[in-house]
Amino acid sequence: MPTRINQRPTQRQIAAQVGVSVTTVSRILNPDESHPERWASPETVTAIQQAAAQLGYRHNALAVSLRTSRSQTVGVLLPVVGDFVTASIYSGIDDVAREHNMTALTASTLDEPVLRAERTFSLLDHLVDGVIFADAHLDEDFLDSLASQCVPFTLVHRRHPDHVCVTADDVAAGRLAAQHLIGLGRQRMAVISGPRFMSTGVDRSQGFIDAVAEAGLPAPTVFDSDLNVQAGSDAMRAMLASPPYPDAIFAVHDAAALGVMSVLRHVGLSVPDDVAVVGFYDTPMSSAMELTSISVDLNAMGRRALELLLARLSDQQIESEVCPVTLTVRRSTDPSLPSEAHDSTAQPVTSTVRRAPRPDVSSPQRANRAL
Amino acid sequence: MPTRINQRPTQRQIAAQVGVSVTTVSRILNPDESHPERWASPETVTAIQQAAAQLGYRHNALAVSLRTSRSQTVGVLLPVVGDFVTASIYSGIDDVAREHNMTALTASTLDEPVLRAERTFSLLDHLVDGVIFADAHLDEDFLDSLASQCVPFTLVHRRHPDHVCVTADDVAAGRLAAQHLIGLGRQRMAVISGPRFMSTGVDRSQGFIDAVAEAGLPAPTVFDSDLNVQAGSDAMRAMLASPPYPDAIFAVHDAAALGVMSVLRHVGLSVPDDVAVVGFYDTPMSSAMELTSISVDLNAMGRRALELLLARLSDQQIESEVCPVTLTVRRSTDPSLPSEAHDSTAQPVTSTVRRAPRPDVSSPQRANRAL
DNA sequence: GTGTTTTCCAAAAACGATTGACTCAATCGA
DNA sequence: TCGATTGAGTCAATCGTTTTTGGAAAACAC
Repeated sequence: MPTRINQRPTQRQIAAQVGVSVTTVSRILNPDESHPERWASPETVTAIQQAAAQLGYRHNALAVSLRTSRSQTVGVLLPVVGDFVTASIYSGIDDVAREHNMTALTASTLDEPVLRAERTFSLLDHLVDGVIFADAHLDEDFLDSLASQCVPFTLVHRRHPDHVCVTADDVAAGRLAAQHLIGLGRQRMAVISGPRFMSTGVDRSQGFIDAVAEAGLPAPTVFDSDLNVQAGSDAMRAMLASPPYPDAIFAVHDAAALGVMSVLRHVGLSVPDDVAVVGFYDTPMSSAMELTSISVDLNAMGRRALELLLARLSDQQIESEVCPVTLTVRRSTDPSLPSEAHDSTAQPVTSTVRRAPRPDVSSPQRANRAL
Repeated sequence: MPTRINQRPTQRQIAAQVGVSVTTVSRILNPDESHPERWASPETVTAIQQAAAQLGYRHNALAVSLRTSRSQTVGVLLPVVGDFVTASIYSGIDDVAREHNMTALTASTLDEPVLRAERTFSLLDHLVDGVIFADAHLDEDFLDSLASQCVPFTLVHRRHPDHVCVTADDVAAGRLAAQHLIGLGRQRMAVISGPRFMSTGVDRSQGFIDAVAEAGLPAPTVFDSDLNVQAGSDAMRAMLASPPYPDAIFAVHDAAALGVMSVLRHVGLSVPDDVAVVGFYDTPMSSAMELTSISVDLNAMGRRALELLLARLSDQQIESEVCPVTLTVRRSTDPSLPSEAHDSTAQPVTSTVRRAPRPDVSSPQRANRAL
């Protein structure tokens, strides 16, 4: 019993079967030949196509790439795989890749520089046509060195001062959160941000801080955290340990916001009466937890990142882009809203003209079957 | 300014610089040559190595694969990317891949057969050495056709009756959940399962149903759902709409369990006094929500799936494996437990001899960091 | 009948590496 | 001293395509 997959038919086999040269086979089977009929008679064309179909021929992507030095492949560097945010971005990238008959190869870097470098080089070894980084660090110079080697790439989600990127309007998002809380009469703000190397947290905090300052309120306390549930809980516990605790918290990631809410609930403090909470990304979890959250179309950001990269690959000039953000108000800041668990019509408030589409609540519900 | 990345140094360049043939360069630079010294004098060896380092030489993975017809690459088919479950499995696969100097290419199939086929063939076009499917459907025959073409593959997470797979002990897990709830005196059970083609939901439900029947209790109501938050909410609302509602619910995915809990909270029912809830996977979210949950070492499952595949590739006989599951009791079933938000020491109860390691809350959890 | 264009196709050189089979010394064994 | 071994490499074929060049035969122009 043969184990290897090496029995793939080749153009040579088709050529032998039809009685033409591989040259002709290649020309006919090559989809982007401008003039398929220009190279063979109609009979030859159909003969080749039939033989190809009968043998189950498929291009050998490796051989094609080697010959053309274009792999129709892009690399995507993600900080983690499995996160709602990176997954949404990736799905946008993947959509565009498919539209262009390309493949998106991913690798996760865990935000560790050595792993990122290793992974990037591994992708380049596979001759990816370009790379998208979703894990840029504000202060790194790895990207500069890549740029100097003429590796085409774009950034997405997290920006770097010197390179083209597609980001959310993070500063505006921070302001939006602050203005919302200020409008509710909150006075003592806190921000749960991320590590300092992430532009997302830094920019959102900055926007928030600016808006609070402009309102003449005391400067918010800022926590740099790892932006997960545990980190949110830890931060909230720290705040409770040193009163007075804030009456409004802006977490730059829903996960941290959930950690915050979970702690508040257990010490018997009311959300939003005692503490209002605003999160980020509007994850499915946050609507279940009725968390007010800011969202951005991550899928669209991914799309744009690859579209820009492709433009760059066809030698066009490209520039950074900023995507609008939306605030969706729920009961974690406004108790007067109806409970979403029964009636999911929260009101989106947009920083721009766009309105966020609401998730479809009337999803197909499978049979209520008893076994 | 040149845009393409085609300036990669080749062995030919090194050969020219050192003054030897590419053959010699290849022999020296090839790590797995049995006798590196057998082919060149020490001076030549160092000369070649220096030249390689100086030029920044890296193997052209495509050329190597084409020649050797071994790509050192495996394909991983995931139902979705971005889910906690698939991400954990993938990370295990990726770890093993790295240990073996291989690359794991992923593709998501959204559980759609056509997309799965398309993606699989695309991976095969890149001459992956083997494939791991994390998205098997119980009833599909696609896998059979692949097997008949001698494509080496293994399954993980979801099983298929005819192929080698690494799964959780799903039946035991269902029993474990049932026994726990029965032990708490619950009488009216419900199960929120997944689509019928997923072995995970089917097996877990079956184990649960069996244990309930053995205890002489009425058969549980079973909901086939999409296993997300919304589906959990929908199911719970449906149950409330047709009394009597159950006093214990087993959801085969934490997300659905959270949907359930969110609805219960909003109608003023107490968890666990009115309804006990057990989830699955013990996601970070579930510990924040104090959800009793069953877990399995998804990372280890991923590891084993690739290890088995590699064994298969070296022509060893391989067999399916089942991984033990663990029940972690929290306040969603047992109100007497201390609140985890302050003191995170939940008690694991294992279906086998193993005890699940508790997440280390004091150390920085790199892997779980979000954006 | 001759020149020109079209139609249809093939030869052969790449792409960057690997590998079995050689070669050509120098050294060794007895 | 003669054959055998070892050391240090090279040659050339090959993996499966693409692409440049070229060219025979047929069709057409005049």
